[in-house]
Amino acid sequence: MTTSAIRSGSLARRERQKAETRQSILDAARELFVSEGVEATTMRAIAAKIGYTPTAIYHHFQDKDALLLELCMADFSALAQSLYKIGRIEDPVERLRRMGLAYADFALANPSQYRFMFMTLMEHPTVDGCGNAVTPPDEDAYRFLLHTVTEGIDGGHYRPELSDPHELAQMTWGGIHGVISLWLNHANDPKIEWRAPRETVRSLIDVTIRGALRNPGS
Amino acid sequence: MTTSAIRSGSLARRERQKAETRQSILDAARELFVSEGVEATTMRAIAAKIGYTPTAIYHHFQDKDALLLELCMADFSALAQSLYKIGRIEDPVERLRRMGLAYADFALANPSQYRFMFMTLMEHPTVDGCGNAVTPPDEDAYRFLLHTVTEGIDGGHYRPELSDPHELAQMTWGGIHGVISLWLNHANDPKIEWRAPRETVRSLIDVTIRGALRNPGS
DNA sequence: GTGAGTGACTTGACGGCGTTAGGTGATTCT
DNA sequence: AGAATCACCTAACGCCGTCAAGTCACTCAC
Repeated sequence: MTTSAIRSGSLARRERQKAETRQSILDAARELFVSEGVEATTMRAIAAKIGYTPTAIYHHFQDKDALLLELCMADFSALAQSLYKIGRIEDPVERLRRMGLAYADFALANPSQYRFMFMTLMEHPTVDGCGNAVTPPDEDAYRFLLHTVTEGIDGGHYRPELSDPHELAQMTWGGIHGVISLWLNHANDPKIEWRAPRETVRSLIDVTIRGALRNPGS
Repeated sequence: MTTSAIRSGSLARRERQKAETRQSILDAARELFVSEGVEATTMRAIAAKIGYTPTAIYHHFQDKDALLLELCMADFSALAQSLYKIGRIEDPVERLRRMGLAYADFALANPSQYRFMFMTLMEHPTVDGCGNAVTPPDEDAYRFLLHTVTEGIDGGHYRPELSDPHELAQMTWGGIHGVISLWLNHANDPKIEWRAPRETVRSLIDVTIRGALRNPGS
C-alpha cells in the first residue's frame, strides 16, 4: 500500500485512513473480546491496544454496543457462509444433518463469537446511528434451515405430526445450540463428566433425525 | 413480631434479627434480579429497596457474586425438588420424558432464575467466605437425570450405540436447554416466527426418545 | 449501675467503567 | 495565506462494586 495515493485525491486518502483506523478498532475489539470476553473488554482497553484515546472510538462507532454489533454481524455472515457450502447436497435430510454439524463446528471454532451471537440477550430491533433498524443477518441462516426442513416435510420424509417447519427448525437448532452452550458455560464444572460436545451433537442429530423420520432407515 | 422476645435471650434475638435482615436482602435482591436482570441490578438498588446503605450488604455477603450464588443455590434446590417428584414413575423412559417437561416448565416459570443458573458463565469452583469450595447442588439434578438414563440403558430400552449415560444425559439436557435458552434470549426477534417453547420442547422430547429407543413403540 | 466490648450499620472515599462537551492542531480547500 | 474541516485528545460526569474507618445502640461482667 505504499503506492496508495497514485492518483487518488487527498480526500480519498483521508477517507481511506479513517477506514483503516476504523478497521483497526474492529480488529483490536475482536481480539480482546475473544480473549477476555465481552463484558470484561473495556473501551479503554480497546483504545490502548491501538494507541488511541477511548474517546476516539466514539468517532467511529456510536457506542460499545454498536461496535460489538458490527463484529456480530460479520460473524453471522460467516456462519451463513459456512452453511451455504452445505447447500448443494440434494437429500434435504442429509443436508440437515450436515448443516447441524457445520453449525456446531462453527460454534466450537469461534466460541466467544458464538457466545455473543446466541448466548446474550438481544433486544430487537437494534437501531444504528441514523435511527434505522439494524437487522442482523441471522435470518439468512434461519431461513436456510427453514428451507431445508420444509423440503424434507414436503418430500414426505418426516412423520406426519411434524408438519410445522418452524417447530421442526427450532427443535433442531435449539437442540444443537443447547448442547454447545451448556458445554461452553459449564465445561469447567468438575462435578459433571462432560463428553466432547461435537460427539454429543453428532449423536443428538442422529437420534433426532431417526426419531423424526417417517421411515427410519436402520 | 411484637411478642418477639417472649423469653429468648438477648443474644438469640440479635442473631434472629441479623438473620431477618439477611433474608430481606435476599428477598430484595431476588425481586430486582428477576425484574431488572442480574447485570442491571446494583448493590445500591438492593440496599435502597430495604432502606439500608449499600455497604450494609457486605456484612451479610462477601460480594455481589456470593449474594447471587446463594439465590442460585436455592433455585437449584427448587429445581431438584420438582424433578424428584417425578421420581416415582417406574418406567425410566417415561420418567425421562416427564423430567424433561418438568425441567422446561421450571425454566419457563422462572426465566430470570434459569438465565442465571444455566445461561451465565460459571467459574468453578466457587469459594465461600471461609475459603471452602461451594458446589451448587446442580449435581443433584444431573445425577438424577444420569440415574434415569442409566436405568434405561441397563434395561435395554435404548439403541446399543447409545451406551454412554453421560452422553445420553447431556444430549437430552442440552436439547431442552437449547430450545428454552434460545427462546428466552431471542423471542423478541421479529424475524423469526417463534413457536411456543413448551410445545417445541415436547416435540423434541418425543422425537429424541423415539430416535433413541431400540424398539420404537409406534 | 456502670464501664468495656461487641457488632450491625453508616460515612466517605477509591479506582474503574461507559460516555460526553469542548478544545487542538494537522490537513485540505479556496 | 487564510479559512474550514475533522480526527483525535483533555478533562470531566455520573455510574458501578467495594472498603477503611467511624458511630452508636445494645449486651454483659463486675
